[in-house]
Amino acid sequence: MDTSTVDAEEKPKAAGRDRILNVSTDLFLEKGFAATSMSAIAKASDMTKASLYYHFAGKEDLFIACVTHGYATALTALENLVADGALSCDRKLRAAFDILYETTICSQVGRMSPLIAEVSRAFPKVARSFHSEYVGPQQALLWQIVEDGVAEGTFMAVDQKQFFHLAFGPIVTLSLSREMFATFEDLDSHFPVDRLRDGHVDVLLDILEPQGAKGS
Amino acid sequence: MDTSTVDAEEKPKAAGRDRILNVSTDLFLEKGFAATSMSAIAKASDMTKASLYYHFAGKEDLFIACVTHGYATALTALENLVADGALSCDRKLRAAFDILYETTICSQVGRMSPLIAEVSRAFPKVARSFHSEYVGPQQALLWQIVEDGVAEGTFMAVDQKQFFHLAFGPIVTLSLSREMFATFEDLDSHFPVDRLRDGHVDVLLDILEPQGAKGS
DNA sequence: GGCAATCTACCAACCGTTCGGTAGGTAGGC
DNA sequence: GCCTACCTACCGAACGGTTGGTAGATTGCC
Repeated sequence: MDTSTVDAEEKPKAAGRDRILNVSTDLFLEKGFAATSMSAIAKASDMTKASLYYHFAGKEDLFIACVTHGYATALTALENLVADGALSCDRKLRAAFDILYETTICSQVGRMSPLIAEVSRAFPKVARSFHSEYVGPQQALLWQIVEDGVAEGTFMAVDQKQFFHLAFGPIVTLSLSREMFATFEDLDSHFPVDRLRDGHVDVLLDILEPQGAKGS
Repeated sequence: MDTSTVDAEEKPKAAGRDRILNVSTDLFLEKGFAATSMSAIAKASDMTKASLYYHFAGKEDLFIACVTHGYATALTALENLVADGALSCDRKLRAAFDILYETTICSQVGRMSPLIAEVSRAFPKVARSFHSEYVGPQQALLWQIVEDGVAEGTFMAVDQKQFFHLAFGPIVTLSLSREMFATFEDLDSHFPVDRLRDGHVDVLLDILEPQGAKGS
């Protein structure tokens, strides 16, 4: 009985529009916006160029749909974590960075920063939506954890912009570096994600720790 | 007579090849590699497209020249600082970050990370040269300051990769963010460079400080 | 004269986009 | 049951424009 509720979720082959979205997002991420042609997207989607224009008004429209698509799913993990009342604040912060590293380095949306930088001057609305619908909410969720910690005395109050600078900066740069040097054969030894993340969180927790006992 | 020694340094209009390099670097930075056409570069350089092909073998060759051009000048400031024996280690580190922020956010070379990410899969050699001739030396110079401090007891020994992660991450991301959200009218209030930099260095110095006295 | 630097004029290939058309499904009147 | 009308999803072919790149003539300095 209960198994019947699952089957509708994952389809073996996505219908037209979604297939285009997934395929073109991959191509955009791999080649950039300008270097990805509508012909290439059509070919990779097993469709004709003309069919793309049935689903999307144009290349720009398709790109915006790619960026927008996945905002929600990329944010839900963090939302669930923040809503979790059973975790202590420092554990919650550590878990938040597990999610942030994972999302920013692995997910399609997270890896899109360089892409958005590429097109931001041509279509500023892409950058605006990326900021208001993804970056902003992500920052707000992280900040919620910090503020909860401050309220219960676990954390010390810190400057918000400076904290974001130190919290998100290394993650985004790590993601960018891994894209940039993706052709290096020893990528994981060059950029050992887990070790960098753990050291990073240690420092942030140290910053947030109220003055007093600091030992080994 | 004596005035003749000065005129060779700064020309009001750079000669052909250099003019192309400067102009095309600006265009690449503004529009990206693929979206910048040879025709546009020619027009902006007050030349014909054919003349570009006299100086450079092709678009890719020109781009590589753009990336390579300026490595040296972007690094000299940091080199001079490290060689300076009169400064204390913590002052030197602070000065190094003044230079790093300035270079990464303002100079042509420093702002090129997103560009290189865009083309890295198509021409991996660009990424390799960027890493070996710019990123690597920059890291080595910063690390020299840290090691000197450790040798004289001012700094505590830290993990190198983790330190680079925290040192360069926020700077690169800040540069990327300012490119990405360049159309925001309140850019400097969104990203107050000086304040973010000072807070950043404070934290790094705190990490490097030997265990013991930590007060306001 | 010779050579470096720049020009004019042009090409084939590809770009994003549009057009006209079609296969298949379905809703509704009669 | 059947016809008309409309729908979504797709296709082949073509459009005007731009691309990176080339051949060959021309300029101006040593």
